[in-house]
Amino acid sequence: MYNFEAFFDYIQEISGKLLSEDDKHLLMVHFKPKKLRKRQYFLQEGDVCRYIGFIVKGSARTFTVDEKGHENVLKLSVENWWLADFESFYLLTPSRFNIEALENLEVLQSTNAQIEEFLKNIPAFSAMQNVISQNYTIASQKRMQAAFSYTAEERYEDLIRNYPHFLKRFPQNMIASYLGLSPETLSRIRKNSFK
Amino acid sequence: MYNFEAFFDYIQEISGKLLSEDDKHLLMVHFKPKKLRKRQYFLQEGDVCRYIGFIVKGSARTFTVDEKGHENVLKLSVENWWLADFESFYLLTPSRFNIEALENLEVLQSTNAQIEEFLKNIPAFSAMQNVISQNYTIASQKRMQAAFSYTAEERYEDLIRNYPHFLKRFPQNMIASYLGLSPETLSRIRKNSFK
DNA sequence: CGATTAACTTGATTTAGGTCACGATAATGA
DNA sequence: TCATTATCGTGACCTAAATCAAGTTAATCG
Repeated sequence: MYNFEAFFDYIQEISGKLLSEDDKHLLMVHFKPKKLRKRQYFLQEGDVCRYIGFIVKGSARTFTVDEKGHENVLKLSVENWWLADFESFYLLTPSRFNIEALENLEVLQSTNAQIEEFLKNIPAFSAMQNVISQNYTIASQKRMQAAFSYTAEERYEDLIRNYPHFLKRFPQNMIASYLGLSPETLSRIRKNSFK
Repeated sequence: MYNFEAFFDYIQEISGKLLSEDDKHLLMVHFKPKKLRKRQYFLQEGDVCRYIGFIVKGSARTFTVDEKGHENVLKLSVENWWLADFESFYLLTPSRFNIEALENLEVLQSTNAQIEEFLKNIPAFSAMQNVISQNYTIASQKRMQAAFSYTAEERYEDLIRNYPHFLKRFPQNMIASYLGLSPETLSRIRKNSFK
């Protein structure tokens, strides 16, 4: 029997509401634990993203590959984050993204149809969704602004401020790509910032 | 008496649910019509965004100003879109953004506290919010990807594909800024793409 | 453990797009 | 209506960051 406590705590904390025993039961039945080893894929480009995953342990990156084979990291995800290409997940269209485990990964996953049920039947779950989409909206507003109006160096400083733990946890070339930089440029920025 | 029909139609259509007479009454009481003339501000940097506005007529831009006085357009909004800095609106923190009317603007506006009420009491309204946040999440994902992995030219082509009416409606320098480009660069791209 | 592969650094060179300057149109307003 | 102020186009030049290349350090695995 998988331990759902951390998941329940997360939902209750972020939503500000309690889960009933029935709620918990429903979640336990329909969220399936899934393990991926480092470098395995949660989602591959061209596939429909049928599952949304809640990260219990580990980390992942969401990235695209352009015509020249150049990889582009759009998102780095760690514990207590949700994993999905939302466009593909909501609209059931083939995804343009890849999602790959950067460390051994444990997720709790469920389908679009099930999520609809949770939203209908579990008040804490739909309250959670509202909070998350608020947060997501705010975060993407910020990231957009960073992308367009900050220099490479400012974006790096911004990352240090907002996600200092990323620096320890992810290889530098992933961070570079996440910031929209070449690995060489990030290396040089770090060198200079030691002054 | 202000004509709310277009607003009601919008809510019903996007949510897939009907509004009762009571619902409509509640909305009419708490959404206040507001008119802004071209160049007037809906929100100024440093202020808390106390109102969210639904655009009935006209258009607006959301932008920041950096230390060098350089303006940066993050969003262009037209009829049937919502106007707010969501971070400031939800968290009641001072905004880093400006929202300015690009054409004479008519909005229906309401406060955070009222929106909470609508979400609680009007099923169509909360269904609408879910759809909008899905759409918004998808749009942000796309815009993020465009910002990071497309060239200037690709971003422009993308805009032509997705929002062709923007080109007729907004001055070219606004479009340039929205795409993260200098006006000169956009002018040159347009020149080249005539081949 | 040593061998292979991945991650990082540093230098030289290139390039996309920005900045500056100025003239041409077009829009706006007294 | 003319004057003023935005907007747009084009050329010359500059710069931040990418690319290419090659060596170094660190991680991974049989």
